[in-house]
Amino acid sequence: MATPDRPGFVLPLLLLAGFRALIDDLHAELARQGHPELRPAHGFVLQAVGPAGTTASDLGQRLGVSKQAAGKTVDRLVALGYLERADDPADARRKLVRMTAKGHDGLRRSAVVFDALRDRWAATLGADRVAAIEDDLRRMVPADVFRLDVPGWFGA
Amino acid sequence: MATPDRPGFVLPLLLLAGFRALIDDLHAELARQGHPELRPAHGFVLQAVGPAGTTASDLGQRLGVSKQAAGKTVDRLVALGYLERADDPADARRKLVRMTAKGHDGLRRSAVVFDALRDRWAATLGADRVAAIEDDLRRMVPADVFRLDVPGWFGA
DNA sequence: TACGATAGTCAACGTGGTTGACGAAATAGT
DNA sequence: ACTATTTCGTCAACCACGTTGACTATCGTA
Repeated sequence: MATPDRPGFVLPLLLLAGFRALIDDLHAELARQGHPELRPAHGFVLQAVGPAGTTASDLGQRLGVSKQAAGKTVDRLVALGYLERADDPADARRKLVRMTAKGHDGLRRSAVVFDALRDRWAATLGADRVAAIEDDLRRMVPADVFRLDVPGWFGA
Repeated sequence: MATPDRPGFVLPLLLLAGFRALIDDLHAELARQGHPELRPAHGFVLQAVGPAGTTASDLGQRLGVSKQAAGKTVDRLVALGYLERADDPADARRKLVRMTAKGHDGLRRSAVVFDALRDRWAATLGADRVAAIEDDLRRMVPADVFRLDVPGWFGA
């Protein structure tokens, strides 16, 4: 039961603050490791591109945004050197999007830093509490976890 | 310890997904209750304005954005009828920003819906788990990310 | 009174979204 | 085999939300 000392609005605020704390720490560390231009949304995009590569339309579908939005994001990541485009020999309409070596490096480092951050939470809260948070959240969130179609929540 | 079956990147993803689930439910319900134009960021702004009203510069400081950004957001909320501007009789430079009746209504309904959503989480997970999540998150987020000591949080 | 700090606004721009339209290429139907 | 439809990428216009820099009007003070 939500009570005056536990009002309902603090839960979403804390979830957002927790997310932002992790993301801010990640990008501070990534900047230190040679990826200062990588922004919060980029990690999601690189993750969605994957090692096999994909196309802009497919990427948009995976991220839950329009193909145009996905295309523009790919443009930015190409300009930053994290992605590259190539023609599909089997279909002249399609342009394959795949990660560059820099893209792979950024993604690999992100995974390492995320693991380290989770370990830090486990060291403070206890491994069981962190796992419990994950399990609880998994029960409460709908299946499409990877959608990020609310602009503005990924911060500066 | 982050392990292959518990990779570090799922924790931020789940925190974001949990936040989004709550916010999406909130706004679906607010739309049903006569506030379809209210967007996620607006709630934070209304809360920061508070029952007493404030100014654009102060609002920007509370929200951690520039006074120009705060001013533009106020413009939108004025256009939607949630806020109004008035001259400060004591200082001709300042323009007071305060909530309209519609603004108060939206804020009051938000508080009610947030409480109901938290109750739903408590019904599924157990009140103790929800409280534990809140307590754990409060330990992990830096104070400057989570500044709730703003006057007027759902006060009216 | 003259000066520095403050409040608000305008302009330009960046990022991340949206729709709508359109040409080129692949695919399906008769 | 030839249309008809669908799909892929892109262009253009626009919106939400943020940034800096510059500028005016006003206030407080040395």
